[in-house]
Amino acid sequence: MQTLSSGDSEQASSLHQRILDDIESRILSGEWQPGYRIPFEHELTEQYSCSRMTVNKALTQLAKAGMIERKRRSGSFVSKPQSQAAVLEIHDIRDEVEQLGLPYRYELQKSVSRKSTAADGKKLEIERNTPLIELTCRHYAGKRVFALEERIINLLAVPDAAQTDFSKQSPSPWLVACVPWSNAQHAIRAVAADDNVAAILGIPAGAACLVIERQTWNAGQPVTYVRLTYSGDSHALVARFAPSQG
Amino acid sequence: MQTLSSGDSEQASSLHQRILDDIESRILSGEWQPGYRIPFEHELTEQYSCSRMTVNKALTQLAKAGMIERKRRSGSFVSKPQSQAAVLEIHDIRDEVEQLGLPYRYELQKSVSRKSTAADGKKLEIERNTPLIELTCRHYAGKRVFALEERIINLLAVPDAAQTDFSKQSPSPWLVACVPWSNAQHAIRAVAADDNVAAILGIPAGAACLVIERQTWNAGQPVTYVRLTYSGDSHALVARFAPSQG
DNA sequence: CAGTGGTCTAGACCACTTC
DNA sequence: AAGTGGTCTAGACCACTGC
Repeated sequence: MQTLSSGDSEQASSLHQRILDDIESRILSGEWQPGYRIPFEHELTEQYSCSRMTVNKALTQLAKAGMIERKRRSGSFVSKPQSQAAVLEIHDIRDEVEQLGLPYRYELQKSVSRKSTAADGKKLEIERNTPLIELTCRHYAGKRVFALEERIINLLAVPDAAQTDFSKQSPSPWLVACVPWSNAQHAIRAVAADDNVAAILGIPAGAACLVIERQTWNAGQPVTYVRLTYSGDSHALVARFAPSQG
Repeated sequence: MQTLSSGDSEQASSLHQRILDDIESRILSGEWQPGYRIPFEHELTEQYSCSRMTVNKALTQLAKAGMIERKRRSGSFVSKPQSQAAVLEIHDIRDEVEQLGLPYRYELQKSVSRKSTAADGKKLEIERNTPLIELTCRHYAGKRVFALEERIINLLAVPDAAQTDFSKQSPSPWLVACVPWSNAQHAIRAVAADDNVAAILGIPAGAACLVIERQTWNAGQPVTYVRLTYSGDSHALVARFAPSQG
């Protein structure tokens, strides 16, 4: 019979959660090193005086979090330290600016409906001559341009976009609200501002900018590509992570 | 009685997984809009001809993924599109270089044991005069410097680091292997290379660099701070995400 | 072939919340 | 007060796999 760490910092209400926390703390503390074979389910059943389902629930979650590996007939083993994966929260630009305590303003710079070219195909996986909308917008924080947004939207995936007026509302929230998405990919780079970008952002040409490119798909169909350019000194992406968070 | 989408692209082996996929696809397709009250557990039990536990497992996972919200006495409801959160995989630099097909080389530039100053306190939440090690290393891809690593390690948290020779092995893998960590935070920025960094990376002064700063804690105690500087044209962080991935 | 984890059941009690 | 989700049980069958 094993004593549960009920005196832990935060009390876990459910039994399977306490079991999970207990095993997790043994792993994180180093008491159970990578490769260690943790007790079998039926042993934990006795130790915690509960049914196998309850133990299984805890172990299944630990396995999903990558802390343990489970093998039939062999048992469950503590994983090697996992490849570090950080959760990046991507906020709405409006919120970002307002959290800085600055007045937010949005401005549509350019809006063109056209057929896709080969260059578009590199941004979004669409065939040539696909109808699309190309948008260029600016997000202001006070009087400064906080971010430059360049976007193309696949009209085959989002026909409604053709009838939508993006001069008042920014395309990002509209897309998030109206279009389901199943998959996305980010690329984050540091690039030097070219003359055009420099003029828009009000920084010297060649200055460092943070560029975020995002492609979004829905059910295998490309939806939109966006390139956000931030002045390097005005923006940082922040990511927090912990080794196992359900 | 409801027909399961068994003809889906990828066959889900378990029943609760098929139920999960089925409900998820209804949400992603827009058939069940945000706010829609999904059938009660006992209704789904009938629809899928299974026990409540099985339905519950699927719904619990969907709730954990943020796709639905569950309320006692009211039911389960489709969530509003969640704030976009991307999973950033942080790879070992060695792997990164080798995946580019380039020979990897590591070089320790500087290693100093000293007491912390106020400047260190801004990087890592430690008090003044805490013993620490300061390291400066270079990671080469072929003949070019791929990344510059500047690190401090809290010797109160990692006393072993004082006796470790970092001239042969890079501190990151050593730390990952030897020190459990419970929490970390990244900040990703674009900065201009100063003269020193420019000389090391072999780029013009002022050129755009991608900087990743990471602080790591274990059980509330600060462990290490590292600042990685990549030449802007050589590196991009890539993150993929989907709205619900267990 | 024996024992592991993977999955599922039918039923139970409870806390909470809205009615 | 009634019905929801949250949790747990005791037992079952199965597939896989290392002995």
